[in-house]
Amino acid sequence: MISCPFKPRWERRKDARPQELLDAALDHFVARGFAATRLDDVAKSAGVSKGTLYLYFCSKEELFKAVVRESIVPLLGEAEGVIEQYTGSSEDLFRLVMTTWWDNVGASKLSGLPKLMTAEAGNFPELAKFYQEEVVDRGEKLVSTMLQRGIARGDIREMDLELAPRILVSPIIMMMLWKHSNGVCQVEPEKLGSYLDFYIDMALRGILIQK
Amino acid sequence: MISCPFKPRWERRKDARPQELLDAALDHFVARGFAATRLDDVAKSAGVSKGTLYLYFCSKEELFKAVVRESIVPLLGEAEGVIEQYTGSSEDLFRLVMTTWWDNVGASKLSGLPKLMTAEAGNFPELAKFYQEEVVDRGEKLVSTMLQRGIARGDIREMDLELAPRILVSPIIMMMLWKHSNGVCQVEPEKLGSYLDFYIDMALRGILIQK
DNA sequence: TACATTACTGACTCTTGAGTAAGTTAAATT
DNA sequence: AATTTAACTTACTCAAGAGTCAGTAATGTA
Repeated sequence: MISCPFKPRWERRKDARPQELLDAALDHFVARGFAATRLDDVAKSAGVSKGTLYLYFCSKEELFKAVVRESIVPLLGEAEGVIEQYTGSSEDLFRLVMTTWWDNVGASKLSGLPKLMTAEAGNFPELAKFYQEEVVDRGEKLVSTMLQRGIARGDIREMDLELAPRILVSPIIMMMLWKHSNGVCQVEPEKLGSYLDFYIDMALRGILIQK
Repeated sequence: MISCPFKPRWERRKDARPQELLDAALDHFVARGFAATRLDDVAKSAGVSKGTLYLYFCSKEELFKAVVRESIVPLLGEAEGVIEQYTGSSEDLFRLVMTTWWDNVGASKLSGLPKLMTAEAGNFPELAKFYQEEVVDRGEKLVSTMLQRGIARGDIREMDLELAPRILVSPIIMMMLWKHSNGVCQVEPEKLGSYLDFYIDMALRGILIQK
């Protein structure tokens, strides 16, 4: 390998660094967890040295918090809008929401966040609280609203609206966890589609009023 | 504190040590994860020194494997026996298996294992493989056998026996994860019972042939 | 082109914890 | 009681990785 004589050994890119570091950090945290993630590696992935990382984030913990905050906040708003405006049957809405969720979150690297939070909630109570309020509560409310709507229009049976969202959402969350569990419970990529279909079918049997 | 002059500084208890170390190790692994657990602490909890621990377990990984082998694997064996000998309806069997599982695993400190594995699988492929083979595969086979039996006797509908166990088991696993997630998605202890009932009811709607 | 500024590097220290082995002592054996 | 055995401890080595800082080089300014 011959290095280009006009290419500087590094560039000054103060503005771009933080986001690049956050992206790299998400990858590593998701893959290996908080403790096992090496800041040397994160820095390397972002194309800088560890010293540079410390110019932008004052500790490993602060970096971790920043990762969660930045990647989660943009997440939930859309789905809320869809549910509010939908006019079709509950079955179709449920299919739409779950499929969209899987495509946008489950299939992206954001699917690593539940694993990250599950693993580290114990060590970061403050972060756990943040995640609970900004993601979990909002997500449950979303599902619960969808069910409420179905009950009102008569195609979903009456049920406990606190418990139902958790049960319904569990298989999807588990699918995300498995995806990042290095072989444990791995669903082969070509089977993911039928897993999702099977889940939706089973869930609908649980909530729809049968004709 | 005045130490009793006739009490030896330590005792030789070759037979009791391994189990005491396993108990202590389970506590620490579940509370703090594999990587963060210090063998010094485990040994201390068991009332011995770290050197003693290494007399009985040749590495941290082997200690962990032993914990898993001694704690859940026997429970799986029991459940397999119950299913084999059962003669009643699939609904009753399903209720029995899930309730027993919850009482013996979900409500005990063993409920910490799924979280542990989720968190550490990425860093310890050996451990992940071990857990997959000894626990996950066997657990899925167990549920699948139960479904197979129902299909054969005509009270459970035909379905994909690879996918179904995962979907069915997800809400229970998630409940265990939440229990150890320091407030995230916590189910209040007094609601755990109704959560389980609700889950069983919903699952049965998904698998039973409706009359 | 000379100089000033600062983003960035890389080699350093310091702590932590897994694993080891020489030494110590409880208890079995004679 | 004397001796042997092996269960147990203590103090160590070694590796890994978080965090630091003096120095280097890219870029802006005159």
